[in-house]
Amino acid sequence: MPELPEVEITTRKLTPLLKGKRILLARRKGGNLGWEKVFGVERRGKAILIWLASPYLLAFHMRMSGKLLVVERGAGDKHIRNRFKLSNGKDLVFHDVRKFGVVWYGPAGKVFKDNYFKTLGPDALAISFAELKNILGGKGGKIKAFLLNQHNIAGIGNIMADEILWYAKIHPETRIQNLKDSQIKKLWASLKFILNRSIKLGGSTMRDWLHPGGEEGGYFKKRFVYGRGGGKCFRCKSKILRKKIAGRSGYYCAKCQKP
DNA sequence: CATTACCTGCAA
DNA sequence: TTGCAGGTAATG
Repeated sequence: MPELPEVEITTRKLTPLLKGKRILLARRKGGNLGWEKVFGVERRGKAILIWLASPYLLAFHMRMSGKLLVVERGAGDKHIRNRFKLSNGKDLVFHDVRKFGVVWYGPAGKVFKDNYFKTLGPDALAISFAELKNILGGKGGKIKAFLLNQHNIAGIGNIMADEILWYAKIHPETRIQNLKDSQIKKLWASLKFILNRSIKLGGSTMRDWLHPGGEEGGYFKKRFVYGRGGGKCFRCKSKILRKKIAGRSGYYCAKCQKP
């Protein structure tokens, strides 16, 4: 679930909820590591970093079904994998139905040795047109697969990839080497527009993702193409198609998005 | 390159 | 009962 917008929203909303407060770190098999002050919260790709008494780090990756919530002491259901007491009487919980999520804890240098961080490409929100063009250069394969690969650009997931490509009028199976300069320019502009639009609307709550305070995101109701197979394209009224591309469900308009 | 595995819940 | 879900690493 969480892609860049959802992780960005979690980070922004978690910052005032955690910064300056203390958090109780407990060992999985019992015994406390003690209370640590939170210095800040940061997003890196789709991971959330909670900076503790330097240089220690508590980090999370939501994968498909994870979310971080700040709840009343002891509140929650059986899908809570980790619970951290906060000095204001609340709990920070990592809720993860499908258990694919990743939790890291340790000195920052050690956490960042994980392959996920080592191979992460430049952030999608920060990438410049020149940088995007440069990374695309010399690559083969389908553009959607490129966008989903976190080693190329960090942050884009299956929903955002389809939304970006629809907005840029690029077919998801377009070979990278066939992209014209004008298309790369559109792709770059779309990438910024779609990600920022999703952040503004509070991210995508497709099934169960929520803001740390429990609010739903508003993007999914206002999406352009993802999950709208069989429906009409908002631009040209043609049918939205669904096809497995790069191993994932892909949605696109065959008329607006020519290969 | 494509496919599988990880895991649970829900809708068709 | 089957298929599918926001992701990624591992495997052919």
